[in-house]
Amino acid sequence: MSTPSRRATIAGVAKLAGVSTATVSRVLSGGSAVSESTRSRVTAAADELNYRPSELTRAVFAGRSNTIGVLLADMRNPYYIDLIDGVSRVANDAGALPYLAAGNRDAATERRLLTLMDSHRVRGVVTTVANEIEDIIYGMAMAGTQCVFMTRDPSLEHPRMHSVRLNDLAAGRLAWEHLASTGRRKVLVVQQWRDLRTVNDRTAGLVAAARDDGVDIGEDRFFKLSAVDALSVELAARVRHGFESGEIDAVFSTTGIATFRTYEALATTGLHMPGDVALLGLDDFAWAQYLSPSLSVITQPTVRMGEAAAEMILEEPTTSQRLMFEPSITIRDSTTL
Amino acid sequence: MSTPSRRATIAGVAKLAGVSTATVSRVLSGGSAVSESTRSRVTAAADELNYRPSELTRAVFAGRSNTIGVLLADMRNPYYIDLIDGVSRVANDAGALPYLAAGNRDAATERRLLTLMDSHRVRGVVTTVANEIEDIIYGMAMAGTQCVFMTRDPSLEHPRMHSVRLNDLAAGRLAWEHLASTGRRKVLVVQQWRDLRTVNDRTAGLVAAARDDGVDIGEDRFFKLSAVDALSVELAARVRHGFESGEIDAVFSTTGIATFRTYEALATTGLHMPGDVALLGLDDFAWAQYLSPSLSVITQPTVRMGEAAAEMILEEPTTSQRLMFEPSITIRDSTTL
DNA sequence: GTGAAAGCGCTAACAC
DNA sequence: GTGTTAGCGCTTTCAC
Repeated sequence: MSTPSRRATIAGVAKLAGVSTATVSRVLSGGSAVSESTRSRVTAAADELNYRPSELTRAVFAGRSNTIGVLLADMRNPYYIDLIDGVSRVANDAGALPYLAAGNRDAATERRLLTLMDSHRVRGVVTTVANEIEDIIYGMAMAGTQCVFMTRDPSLEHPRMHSVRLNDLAAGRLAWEHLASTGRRKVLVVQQWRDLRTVNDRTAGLVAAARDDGVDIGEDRFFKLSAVDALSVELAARVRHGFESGEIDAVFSTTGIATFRTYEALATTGLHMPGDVALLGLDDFAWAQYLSPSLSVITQPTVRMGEAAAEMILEEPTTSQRLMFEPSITIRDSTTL
Repeated sequence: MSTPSRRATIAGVAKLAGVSTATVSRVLSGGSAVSESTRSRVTAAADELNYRPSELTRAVFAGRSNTIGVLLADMRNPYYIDLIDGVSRVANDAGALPYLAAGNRDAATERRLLTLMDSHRVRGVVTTVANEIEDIIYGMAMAGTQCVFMTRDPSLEHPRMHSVRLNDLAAGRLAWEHLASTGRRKVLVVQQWRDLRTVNDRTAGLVAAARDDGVDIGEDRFFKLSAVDALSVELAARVRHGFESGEIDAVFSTTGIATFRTYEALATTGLHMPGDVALLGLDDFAWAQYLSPSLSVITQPTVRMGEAAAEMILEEPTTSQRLMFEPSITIRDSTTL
């Protein structure tokens, strides 16, 4: 064992400065009344010992730590990166530190991670998963933790359970309006393998907007991917058949992952985008403009949403907050040419 | 203020179970000798109160928290995502939780974040930045924190300072060998705006391999991007001019960001890839295969490297570790057709 | 097998 | 202004 050279404690600093620990605490934490000479002696001693007050002990005392837990579904999605970028910006500015964890779409893992975060007494959690773990989150809210859902509103009522999310219905409407404006009417909606509130709402928005235009988009126009890493062959076959029978002239993929799979599938069909079939995806990313064809997407202000979630937690609201952001659209070649 | 319903403490559980706090601690932490009847009464009481032991207090006692700090240069790079994916996988499996922070290439911010992590008594840190903050890291290592550099070896010797990194020289060599095998000899090397060890080594590797083939790649063949969000016009002009004068037939971009900027620049020149100029980048990403042309890249096993870094920290080595990973190559259309 | 008591490193009354 | 004292919630000797 290599000399784990002990760390300086407040007692050491106090001793070196010739004062009590209380005085050291006063100098370093609050700006309480301390004489200038004592203050300088204390700071000098602290510097000399390279003293760094333990946030742990402070947190024990405060009853909670200055940290924010972020629970993601997975890490394979640029959307999530922007989200934690937003969260960590705000957190860092407030001297807080975010924890990051991914549940990989397994409820047991998600519970374990949330419990772990709770054990670390996080001030708040922001989560993109919510399906089978709302009871845990409710328990954390009860105990004093601010909880923010990113994908839907909480279904349980609690003054510390909030949401920051996209107007998914509007996203679906926006998708229809754009596709319709380019003359499309026969839209295939590609959905994630799981039943997700976001996906359902985006689909519903498109269906509603279509109905307003007198077009009926039925369930036979929904295609559900079979798994996160589903081969795209089924989807490719579906689109090809739909195109050949004149049943499909556009595809709306409702999530970032679905968009990747769909693009992949369309690439293998040999169909021409947007000539044969138009593709409108969700969530923008840096390379989208250099694809061939470049990809049109519905966009959400993800970084802003992450910031909003973190701000919400740090502000410690005493009533349940609901914040909804509006989608926008970036039109490229996959829908117009 | 909405009733911040107090959290159960060990004392509460002890009271409800009719035992001492010591016994509760025994039941919940160690597997020390406790009678079966007491054990069940304690767990029942803990369940009923929804008791969750504070990792904070435990950490105070242990002198450090079961957490790992990850400091990134920024969050705009898929490379980093894979890295934290790897770290968090290993951390979670060990019941540890990673902190995430980005210094945004500002030394003062990086220091602040590292100090903050140190205040939270992380078991270890893994960092992709190292330039102006090695003194702080050294101080942390002295105090008992395991420190892992991801981009280069530590320049200060300490038994708790380690590295997990790519064989950058080999990456440069690999780049030359591939380009040379496709008949290219006149390579432009695109470098990041800052002087980075990784970039320098990758460049040096290519230069050395070229020399082995009797080709001289001088500094006039290096192009340094002016900033992270540098407009690509200068680079585009450089490449166009180089192509027209017959001075350039390939480009090797030495980082993920540089690759994006370079691709962007080449796209605006109207030059044909790889007919006019071949492009070989660094770090693969999901969409690379759907670009037009699809992008050839030198790849590093980033997730594996993140896992290795976390494992290193959790194993608490008593001597300085150096782990080097070998690059591989994914050949696509931007270099061969 | 179990409890009493000391203590991890810090903060916050309360005195003087 | 500054020191003394009593905790924050847990773990760990050391008795019994």
